[in-house]
Amino acid sequence: MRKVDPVKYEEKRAEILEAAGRCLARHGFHKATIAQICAEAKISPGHLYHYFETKESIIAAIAGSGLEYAKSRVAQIVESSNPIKALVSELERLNARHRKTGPGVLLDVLAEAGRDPTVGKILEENSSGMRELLAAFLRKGQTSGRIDPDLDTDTAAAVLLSLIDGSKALSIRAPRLDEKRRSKVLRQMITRFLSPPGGMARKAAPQRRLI
Amino acid sequence: MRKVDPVKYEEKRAEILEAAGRCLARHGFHKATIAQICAEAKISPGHLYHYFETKESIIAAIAGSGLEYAKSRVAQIVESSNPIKALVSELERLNARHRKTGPGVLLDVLAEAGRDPTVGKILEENSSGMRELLAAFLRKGQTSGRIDPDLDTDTAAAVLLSLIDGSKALSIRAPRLDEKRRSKVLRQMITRFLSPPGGMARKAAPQRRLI
Amino acid sequence: MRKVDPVKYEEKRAEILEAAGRCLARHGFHKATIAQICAEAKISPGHLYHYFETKESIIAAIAGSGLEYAKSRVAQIVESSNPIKALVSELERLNARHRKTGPGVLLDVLAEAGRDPTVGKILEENSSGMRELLAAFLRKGQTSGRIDPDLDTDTAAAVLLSLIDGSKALSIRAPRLDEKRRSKVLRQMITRFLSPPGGMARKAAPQRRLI
Amino acid sequence: MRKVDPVKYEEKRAEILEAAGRCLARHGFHKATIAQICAEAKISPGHLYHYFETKESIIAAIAGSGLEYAKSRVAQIVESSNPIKALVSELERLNARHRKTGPGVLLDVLAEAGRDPTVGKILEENSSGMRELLAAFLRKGQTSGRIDPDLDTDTAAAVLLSLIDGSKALSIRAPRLDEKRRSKVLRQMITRFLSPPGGMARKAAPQRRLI
DNA sequence: CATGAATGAGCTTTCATTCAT
DNA sequence: CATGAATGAAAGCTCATTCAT
Repeated sequence: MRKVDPVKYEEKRAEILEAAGRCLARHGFHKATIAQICAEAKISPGHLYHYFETKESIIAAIAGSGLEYAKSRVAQIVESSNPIKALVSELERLNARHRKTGPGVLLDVLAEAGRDPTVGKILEENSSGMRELLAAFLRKGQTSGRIDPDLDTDTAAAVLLSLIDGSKALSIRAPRLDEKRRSKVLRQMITRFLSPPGGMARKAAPQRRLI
Repeated sequence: MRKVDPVKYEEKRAEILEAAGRCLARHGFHKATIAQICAEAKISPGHLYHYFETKESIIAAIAGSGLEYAKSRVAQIVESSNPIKALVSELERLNARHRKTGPGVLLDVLAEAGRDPTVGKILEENSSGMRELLAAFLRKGQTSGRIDPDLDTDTAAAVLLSLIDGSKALSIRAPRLDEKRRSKVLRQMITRFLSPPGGMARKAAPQRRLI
Repeated sequence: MRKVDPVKYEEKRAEILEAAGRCLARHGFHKATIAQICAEAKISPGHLYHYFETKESIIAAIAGSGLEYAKSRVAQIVESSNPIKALVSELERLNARHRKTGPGVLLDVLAEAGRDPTVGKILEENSSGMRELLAAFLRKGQTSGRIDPDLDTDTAAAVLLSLIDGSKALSIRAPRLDEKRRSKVLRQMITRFLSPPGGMARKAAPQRRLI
Repeated sequence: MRKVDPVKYEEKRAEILEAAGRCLARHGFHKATIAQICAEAKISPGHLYHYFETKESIIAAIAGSGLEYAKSRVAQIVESSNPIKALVSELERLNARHRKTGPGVLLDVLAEAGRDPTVGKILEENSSGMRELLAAFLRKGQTSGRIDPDLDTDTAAAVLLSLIDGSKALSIRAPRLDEKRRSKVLRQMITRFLSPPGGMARKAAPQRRLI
């Protein structure tokens, strides 16, 4: 009986998780079957249960990794030179991927989180992390004067976050919406939302105010 | 020779649909069972299939009626004296209900629509109806000068719609978010989004700035 | 509450039975449903049970009436001027109908009779009636010298009967068998079987042999 | 890395098929249930579906294997030293088994084949194989002078085949028919059918003719 | 490590039958 | 007479999970 190599173990687990992610995204959390996941991961069901205790734990793991990835994207966005622009183009990218490879799991995670406390907790923790990221960005923006100093940053972060979910929903609600117009309006909304009153965000007559 | 009474039939169908709605909301579309629906509706499984051909058709019907209801709410909102305020308090009400009776089916409908073309079509048609409602409101607002005349009303309507979905998501992501602050920020965002540049929308000391 | 008119009652029952016969023939005894029979007979299930106690009783009734019809055909055949020819053309007609309207219920009755004692009894009684008919014909033929006097008429009648079933089976086993050749061989077999030794039955050069 | 052992798989499949055959024979194709088959085969329903996709495929497999067995019997018969005698005693044996273990599935296969095209095809192919076997035997007999050279061998083979089905039917129609008399008459019929005109087949006064 | 045979509870759906009207 | 709403047992089938190898 060999000892488990923890590195290899984690690698295999990640590999299975990826396959599971494709299945869960394709069929939905509760219509995807263990057999499908096994086929996609090219392993046997017995082997699968070496890495995951139950189907629920796979769902939880997918939820976790998916959200973690989203958080890392948000982290990148807020650290970019033009976060608003970066956010909008991230949403564009999301929408493009939706068209190509299907809707992904975010909506399923949200729906699941409303019922399964395990997933709910994962979502909440992840969301609070994301909100913290966004709030920090907003606070920094307030300091530098580019963001309305009167804005309730913590809450605004939450609302910004919900915008991402809403955007995901929108690509399902209106798959044929014109991408450019959507991006433009989105940018307008976010800009106006965050800009200081009479601030630079407004395209027309902004600069004067800064003087 | 009694013939089918279509009124009674529809009444019973609606009754079952309501029970099914509760079940589907409680357990999710694919974890809710026919047996649970029957128990909730207090009918036998055999009888259920007098009114619905398959479980999928029940899901589709729930999706349809749920979305129809949402549309009627939006219709009411845009016809109210202060639509923005009405929208925000509708979102508050939604959030309150979420806390009391669970998350409802909207997120499930969105997730399902991404995979089941039947539900997808229902959602798309409903959404375009809602967008039309909102777009008409925005156009009217532009005429009366209360809404930014440069706004792309059709797209803005879509984005506004996605805000509702995002709001639903937010009550799952951050269930303990302070309701008042949330409403306030939401109102800010929508107001700033829609107001004409330099417009009256800014609550705190706006006009002075323009001088 | 009107009294039942026994004539009308029997008429309706016969009408339903006919519809049931079409259904049972189309789908098989145990795949045909009461609902299908009701649709075919254009009555409600409640009403159907006014005329038949159970589905089994419908099957039994169909078996009975089908066999009764077959017996009447055999009666006609043995009374005809040339029974062998009549039998062969009856088998031709059976085969033609099989091609047009499907296999009918005979094989189902046989299969059912092997298991359901009720149907078994119906079949046995009917069969013994048919055998009696055929045996009487054979005996008469023996008296007139046209049938081998050494033949065991009772048993030969049974074998003749089984030929009809076999013929039905053959139209399923080999649906594209040449009809003329089949009839010819069948006629040969029956003729040779029944003819007195060295008898007139042989078509080609028979009499000469006797010299 | 153990791979599927195809031998074991086929063995198990055959074992299940045998159990299924007993069930289907006992209850009929459409009254036998999966649960009964599982009980008879001592496996779980889930496991059954490792080996068969649907109940229909089990029926088709039973039809196929049953017919294949029948064909092998016919092959043996035509290769025996006295095929007519062998055929008659095979029919005797069939009848004896019918009395002991029930009617078997032949009639069900015939009835099913008239409706289910899958089974229909299986039956047709098997039947044409059997007819070929019988036709070859008849042709050989014609060469050796023991069978009427004027006989249409292909068609006669078909009719001979239908005799087997008819015989099966007869054991249901007249279960108490005297076995010896039946065999005797059957032998008479077949012999007279096949013998050359004025041939040796006739028990009484045949030899003279040969001179 | 890895397999896939095996389980069995539970799923959706069907259908013969009953009953209030 | 006639309806069809209503029942509920049972059907075929699925699938998460276990276990001997």
